[in-house]
Amino acid sequence: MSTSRPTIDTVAARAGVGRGTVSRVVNGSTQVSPSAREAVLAAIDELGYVPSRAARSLVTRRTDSIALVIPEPGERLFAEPYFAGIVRGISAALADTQLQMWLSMVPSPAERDRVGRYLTREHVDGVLMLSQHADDPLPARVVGAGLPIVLCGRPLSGVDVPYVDADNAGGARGATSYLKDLGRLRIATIAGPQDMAPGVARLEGFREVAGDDAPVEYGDFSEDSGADAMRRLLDRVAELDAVFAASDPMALGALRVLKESGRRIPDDVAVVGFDGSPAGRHSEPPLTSVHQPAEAMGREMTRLLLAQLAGEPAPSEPVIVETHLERRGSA
Amino acid sequence: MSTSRPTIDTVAARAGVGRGTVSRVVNGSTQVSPSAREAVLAAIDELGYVPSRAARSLVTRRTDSIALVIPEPGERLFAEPYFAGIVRGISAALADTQLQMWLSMVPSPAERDRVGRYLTREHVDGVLMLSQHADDPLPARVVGAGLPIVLCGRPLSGVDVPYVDADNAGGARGATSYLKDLGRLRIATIAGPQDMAPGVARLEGFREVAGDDAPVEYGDFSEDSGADAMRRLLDRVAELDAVFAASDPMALGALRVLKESGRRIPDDVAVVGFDGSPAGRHSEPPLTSVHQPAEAMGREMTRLLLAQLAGEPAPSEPVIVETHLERRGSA
DNA sequence: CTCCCATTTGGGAGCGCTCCCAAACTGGGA
DNA sequence: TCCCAGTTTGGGAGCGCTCCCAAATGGGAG
Repeated sequence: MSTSRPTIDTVAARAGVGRGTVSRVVNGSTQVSPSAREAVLAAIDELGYVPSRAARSLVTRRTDSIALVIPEPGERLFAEPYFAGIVRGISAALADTQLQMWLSMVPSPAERDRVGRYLTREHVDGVLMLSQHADDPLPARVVGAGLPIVLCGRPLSGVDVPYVDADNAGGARGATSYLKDLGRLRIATIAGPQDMAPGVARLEGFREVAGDDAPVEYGDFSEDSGADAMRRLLDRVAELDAVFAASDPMALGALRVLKESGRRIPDDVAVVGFDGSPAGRHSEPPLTSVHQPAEAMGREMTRLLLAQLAGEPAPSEPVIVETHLERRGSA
Repeated sequence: MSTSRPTIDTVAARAGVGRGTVSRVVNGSTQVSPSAREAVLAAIDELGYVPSRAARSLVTRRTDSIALVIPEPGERLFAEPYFAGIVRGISAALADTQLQMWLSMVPSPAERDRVGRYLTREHVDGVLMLSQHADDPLPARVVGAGLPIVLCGRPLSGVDVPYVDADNAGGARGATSYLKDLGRLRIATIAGPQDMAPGVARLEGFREVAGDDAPVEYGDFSEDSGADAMRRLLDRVAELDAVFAASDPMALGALRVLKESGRRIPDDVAVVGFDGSPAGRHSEPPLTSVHQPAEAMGREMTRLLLAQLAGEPAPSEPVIVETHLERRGSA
């Protein structure tokens, strides 16, 4: 019996006070006399008391945990440095709260239901969700369950959900303007999939600067798709001298094809990517790329969620964070 | 009152059975008549009942969750594809259990204590921990708290803790043999730090094949250290025609130095790295590298932990998973 | 010295579940 | 018909905590 972990009553007995006083000390109430507080803290220390999260949750009806949902196989996402940054930002913002973070991966649409079942009040107090596809029913389901949620990236479906996003259009505008300022005359883009918000926004930003009739080919953000798109551009566009790719992997694929075709980079063709991935640092030449302030995005997501948990209404306006161009050798 | 979430009693009343029967159905007991089970399932469905994790934990004394602890800023770790693989492996292995994964980053040694306090029975049932440094007190602390734990990578301190590791020595042997089979006569290695287990094991594997008097220079796994080591090797070793580097970044650094010195790769000097990082895919030439089966490692870690949670004793032998050589252009 | 109000304290009630025991069934054999 | 062993069922007890109310305490004013 003495081997079992101490409960709040054990502590109360040891400190010579009542259960209520221990609870007040543990929860930081000010309504406790200094002497009582001291006795309780000493007893906690001696006994190695750790409050039972389960018992507390049962009565407070809070779980003190939030879910971070990653609706992708994760293969691609994890490799992206901005993902690491987001997680770090979230983690840092949570560090001075009581909240724990659940990591929930949704490796396939079939698994969605399993994860969705966990996204309820009995399990978490709120939800953070990364890059979802257009048809993802999860955000709406979470909202329907009455759970606070914050997304990363603008949801393509019409759901009205608070979100944090990088200024995708602005970043694309900046990259394209930069190419223009370099004196490039024939600028093309390798756009991302148009059923994903960043794909749409980056193309939009590109067009605002390059014009609506600038050459466009589409990829799926992957390296191979970038290479394919680059081949199509080379076939189609004469005197091409600059390419803005909507992702770094696509830019790397493009780089490969351009070099294979004998172009010098950046002399013949300048290339700019999007994301600032580490692979881009080791390409030949290193990739110039639009950088997303990932850690700030993670922090902002958490801030928005914490505000909702504190009872504030869900913000109706998204938080948009600025991007910046990271110049390396390819442009 | 009807707005509050249904409890097990609500379900019992709706189904016309007792509380115990609902509990048996929810927990999959076979001792329930088909008609009762059907009625309960129908009631659960109609009411949208979700069992309270807190109430269940309170009585079972299990939390149905495990912690994944990442004792690093995460910057480097997240970028490594093997990290993504491990997480995916864990996630997949957890998918058909009731267990949830709590992600816990330890961005700095100062944060260790905060995380350590959470690693108790009241919070998690078990712990998975990635690449810890030599002086990391966390594993011992977790063991001391009587919590099951499984590490990824052999612990450097003497603690006797179950772990999963890649076959570092075998991978190094394979890489070195491969270079030998290519007909290379003068094979050197850039070894990792000898106060880290993978550094030691990879050097050991190299020596088993290349011999104890083969040239060795040491780095700290980083790119710059690899470049420096390569310079020292070039100074020291005449007619060098192959290098095995104990990490991909070091291999990339070596590649850079070799190219600067006018060597052709792989014609003059063949280079093999270790880890299969994405940056290695985009070097010139792409890096041949020893690949770790990360997803399998994640699965194995989870399997070992689940076995302990099921009451089996902690395994005294580590699980070692095989590596394989991924051939690209540099060797 | 008494009274009164503010501060501090103790502990009952109850959160929703699982465990377990005893009661209520069932059906086959005597 | 009754009995008995096995199966199925209901619900009391209790997990460890917070909430809250009422009681105890303290100190200043009258």
